[in-house]
Amino acid sequence: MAIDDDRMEIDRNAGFVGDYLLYLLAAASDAASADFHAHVREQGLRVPEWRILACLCDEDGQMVTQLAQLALMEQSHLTKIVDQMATKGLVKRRSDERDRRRVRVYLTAAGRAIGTGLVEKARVHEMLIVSRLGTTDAARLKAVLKDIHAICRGGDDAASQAPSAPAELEASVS
Amino acid sequence: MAIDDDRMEIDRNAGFVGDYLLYLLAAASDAASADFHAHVREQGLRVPEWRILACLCDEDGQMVTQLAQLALMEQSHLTKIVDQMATKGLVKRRSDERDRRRVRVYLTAAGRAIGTGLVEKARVHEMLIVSRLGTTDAARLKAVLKDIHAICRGGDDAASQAPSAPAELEASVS
DNA sequence: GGGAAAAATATGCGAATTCATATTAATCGC
DNA sequence: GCGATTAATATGAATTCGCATATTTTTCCC
Repeated sequence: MAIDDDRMEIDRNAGFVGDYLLYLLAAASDAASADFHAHVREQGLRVPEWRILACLCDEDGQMVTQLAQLALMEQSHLTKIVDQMATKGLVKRRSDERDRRRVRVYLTAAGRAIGTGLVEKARVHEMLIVSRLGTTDAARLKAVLKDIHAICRGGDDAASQAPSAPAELEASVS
Repeated sequence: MAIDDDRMEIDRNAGFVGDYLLYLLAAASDAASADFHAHVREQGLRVPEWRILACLCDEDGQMVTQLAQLALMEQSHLTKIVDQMATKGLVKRRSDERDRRRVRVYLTAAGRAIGTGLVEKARVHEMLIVSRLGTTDAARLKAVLKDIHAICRGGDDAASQAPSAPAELEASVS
């Protein structure tokens, strides 16, 4: 009956996909990141490089494997990106003193400069989204996203790490 | 001071990244999907193929470009995956009668069978996460994720589609 | 303390993904 | 109706990405 046959947008509220949590997460992540990722690329960086810089700005000298986990990519892939970033002069490797299997990745001065600059822009960009979303909704969202991460990523630290949302407001909205 | 130097997990609550919305979205999406995506691959499908099947189960005979948008991938990539799926006998192409530039993708019987089967499993898997999250939190989460999608993905249908959050505070940031 | 098992990273290769562009069809202006 | 512009999809080359595995160092156990 409804003529969705032509160039109309798909009705995202009908059907399975439009209300499927995993899809909504992926779609929201994509949509929310698109703008900033475009900005990152305009700066001559690729998204994985930005992620690595951001993670290193938080804590410099991380191990390759940890860094890969944190930056949401595979270890072997991270190794290769770190190669390129080292070539570009954004980071440098140094093997750990105590355990020489480990390789730690450090920011160079240039890498830190670019990284902190982008982090600042990311903060601004995030604030834009948060304000459009409503600060309370945004805060709740972040808490739930952390819960999902804790729940789904091995139940290891789920109980201890996520005291934020679960207890918070069990009866506010509808 | 804190000895996170060794094999301790990175403290996700310290630093920028651990509370950055875009990161939390990506990390939650990855973590939540990991299980089910592994299941999909065990069934001999890749994730993009599963996404296409799911989208076609919702609405069969979609255009290539629309389908790519919905399935969160590039058009040229979708074209290639549809090629492979057609070879596997999961879908078939047919060019649109009225506009022969358009190519519509239809499920075969086999494709529909596999698709509906996976959708059922996805429903079960989703329910597992939702129950661990709390149904009210999950419902709120879905609403906010839809808002984000509407807000960030061009303001096209943001006003009409998202009556839940956006009206809240229109005058906070610049 | 010495050899087996495990941990951390790197490497090679094949598949996936993207980018630019070609190709085909429809629409618009005149 | 005809050429120019736009839309929809396909194609090819270049890159990225992921899996399996090699390599190096450490730990474990006897």
